[in-house]
Amino acid sequence: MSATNTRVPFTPDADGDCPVREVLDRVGDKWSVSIVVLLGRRTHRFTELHRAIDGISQRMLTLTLRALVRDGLVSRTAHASVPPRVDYELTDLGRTLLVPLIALDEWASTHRDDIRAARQRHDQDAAAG
Amino acid sequence: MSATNTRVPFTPDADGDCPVREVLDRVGDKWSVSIVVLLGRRTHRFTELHRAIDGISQRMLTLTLRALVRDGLVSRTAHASVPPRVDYELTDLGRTLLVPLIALDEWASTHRDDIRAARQRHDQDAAAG
DNA sequence: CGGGATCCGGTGCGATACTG
DNA sequence: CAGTATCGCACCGGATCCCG
Repeated sequence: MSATNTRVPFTPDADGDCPVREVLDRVGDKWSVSIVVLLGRRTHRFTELHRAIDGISQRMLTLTLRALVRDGLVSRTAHASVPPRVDYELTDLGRTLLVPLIALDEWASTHRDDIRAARQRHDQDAAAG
Repeated sequence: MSATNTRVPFTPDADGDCPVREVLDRVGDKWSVSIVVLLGRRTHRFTELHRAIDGISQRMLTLTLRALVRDGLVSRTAHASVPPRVDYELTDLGRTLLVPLIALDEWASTHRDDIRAARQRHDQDAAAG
């Protein structure tokens, strides 16, 4: 796609908003990605997600899910039963996000060692002065 | 995309580290993306970046550049001249990151209206309810 | 010009306790 | 089970001043 050279990504549009920022504000925060990927595999309940995502607090799970639902990436289905049951799953929109997310993951996996090596090199240089 | 079902992205490896997290910690913060994209177009000096990126403070530019250099995504070249001149440019590694970043940007551009619509729908429902 | 050091306010986020 | 409400701190990030 030669448009890469003509169009400037990540640039604010006429409204003064940058479309990537809206996405990265969601993707960038610590937990959204984990949730989206987990839901990409199957529907999860609240406590299932809580257990599956190591280290997340119940508060952050609530807030992150709420934001994902608001953005139309995740759907929330509450069943009126006792005990209550709430299912979270990806919307069609959420599923499309999975694609670039996995591309990013593959980049990360591929170059993880490069980054670590660069980091160690840099830190050693700093220590050596 | 049957790979989605077999490999599990974003999962901690044997070391207990999640490769995506290292990337997203860098990509996710407010300024790294802008810097990487700008440097993807050409080499920039410090003040050029400062002017080009609207709203960034000098402190954050310094800190973000330092982190990018540490991760081996950006190279820093100081010229011993008067007045001093420092050039920042993408490393080869940094240039490869540009690819998935642009993929994400295209997703954002494509679905920006969907997200906005979902958001407005959600907020109206909340106001009504 | 290209930063470093410091102060400081906002808020992200965890821990805890309570609710339907 | 699936949340809500409150407190408290850590840290992000902006503003300001200083230096080589």
